[in-house]
Amino acid sequence: MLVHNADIAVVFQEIADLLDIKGDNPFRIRAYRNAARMLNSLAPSVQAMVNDKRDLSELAGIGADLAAKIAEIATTGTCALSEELRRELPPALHKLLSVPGLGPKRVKTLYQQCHIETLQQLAEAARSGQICTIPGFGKRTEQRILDAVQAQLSKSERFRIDIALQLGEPLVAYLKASKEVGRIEIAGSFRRGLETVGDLDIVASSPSPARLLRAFASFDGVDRVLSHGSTRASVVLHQGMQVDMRVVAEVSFGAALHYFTGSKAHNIAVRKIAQAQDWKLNEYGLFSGERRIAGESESSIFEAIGLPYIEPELRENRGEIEAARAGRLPQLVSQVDLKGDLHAHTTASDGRNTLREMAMDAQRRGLSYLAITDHSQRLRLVHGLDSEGVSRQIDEIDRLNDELESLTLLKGIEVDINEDGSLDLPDAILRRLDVVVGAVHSNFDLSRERQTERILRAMDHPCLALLAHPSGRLILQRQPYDVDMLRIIRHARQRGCFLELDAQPDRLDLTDINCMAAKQEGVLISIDSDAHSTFDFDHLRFGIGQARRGWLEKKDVLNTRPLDDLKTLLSGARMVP
DNA sequence: GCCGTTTTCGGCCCGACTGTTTTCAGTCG
Repeated sequence: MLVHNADIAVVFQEIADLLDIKGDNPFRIRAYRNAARMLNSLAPSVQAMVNDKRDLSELAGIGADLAAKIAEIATTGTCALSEELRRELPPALHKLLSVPGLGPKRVKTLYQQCHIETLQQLAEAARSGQICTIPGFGKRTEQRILDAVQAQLSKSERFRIDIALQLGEPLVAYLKASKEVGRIEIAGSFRRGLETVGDLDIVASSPSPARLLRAFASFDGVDRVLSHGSTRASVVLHQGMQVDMRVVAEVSFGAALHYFTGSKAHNIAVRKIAQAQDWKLNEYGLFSGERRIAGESESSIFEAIGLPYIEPELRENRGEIEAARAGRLPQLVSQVDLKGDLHAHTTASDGRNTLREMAMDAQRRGLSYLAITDHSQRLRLVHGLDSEGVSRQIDEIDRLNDELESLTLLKGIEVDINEDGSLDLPDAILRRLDVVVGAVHSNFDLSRERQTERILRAMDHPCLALLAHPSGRLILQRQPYDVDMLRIIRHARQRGCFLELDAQPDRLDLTDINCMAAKQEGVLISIDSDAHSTFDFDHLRFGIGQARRGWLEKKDVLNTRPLDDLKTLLSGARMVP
């Protein structure tokens, strides 16, 4: 039985929830939650580690006990403690924790006093007015529960990073225009560059916090105000996204920005360092007793605790503190490092702009090369190109290249990988191209073994240079197809070809974890827009964010290379003369 | 349940807001 790291994380998370409701030792609960988080951001399969008899207690936050439980779950799919807790408490009970305003104490009370075990029962009890008769619960809590349960479907909703940007930017612009604000920034998971965000956290400094918060609460896009105090307020926008705003004095801005950027795990780790010096770190600054040592900027805090500045995208407590201590922080890739783009479409297939329009726009943006990679014939729906179509486009590109000044167009194709791993165009035409990008667009539900073999075989094609959007997922819409990504990464290494990080905000494929794994294996990543219009070149920023979360440096990214170096690398990937 | 350059035992991050309370527990980030 195949057990993924995420499956084990789910078991640990459920154990933590149920122990929490039971009122168990909070530090024991934290150990399970930390372990779940660690497993979710670990690329190598722990099941494989178990099979190889590796010592799991090498993993951060895993001791003898949790190592044994991981081995147990990896072998049987469950563990004795989980089963025991499920007998003791209704297994669905922990789902009540997802209702805002309900924590472990209240869930326990609801279960013990009213035998409420499910969201349906909770809704019933709230509707019948039973909840507000319980001590500690009032009319308003009851109403809040009712609203939350009814909105349950949309409640846990997360928003793609591009949507968050669309909603957040106008709000920040509005607040800046209010003249009540000094410094202001969107913090939280948005600033760390996550693929999706649950809410937006805005941090601002202001000489008049009350007026700024009033301006915030009366923003046109606000649907309702959840809370409104003297230093913070929370609202929900019409689109359903929650926005929290925190206002501090100028001297505390850096501390607040760091605090609200998170992640929580990173903050705890940093705070422990402060604590070891007998200092205190909170959102107002770094303090020795009453004396403020730092806080006006993030770098002042890092410097005071003896660390170099850590970029927001690294702040997940995935080794950045240790790397900072050792002076081994990566110099993260940034958008100015990108010299070109190896994946773009035109009106020849499903793009919305012509070849010329795409070329001119890429040139205007300062790229020095752009690979044109329309779809291949199999995708009839989007007018995929056959040999003849590709041939015509090759001639067109030759003519256009004569005209272009600072940009070189590369001849390419996004060729479909057939179910058997063969490519969707004859070798004769593929050999004429500068860059062949292979992609899976069909048969998503093959078994893990067959899907992996299919892709490995495609990578063995002598012309294939780049594997596009390797997991095939669509964020919040479609799960990745089941593949052994580590095998694919290692195969790319052996074969000398490259993997793509597709920068479309609904793909961001590879994930940060797999970027890390690719880097570790020495496989170069190409950060591509997969542009279907000239506007889509903007998406590169999201790809850069994802790459930075994956600790990628300029040297780890294929398309940071100047054109000549790129051509050398691409011809190296090609196994035929 | 984990962890250790004060520790193998005794620690484990910190503050704001809400609601139901009359001084604070629970929740959230």
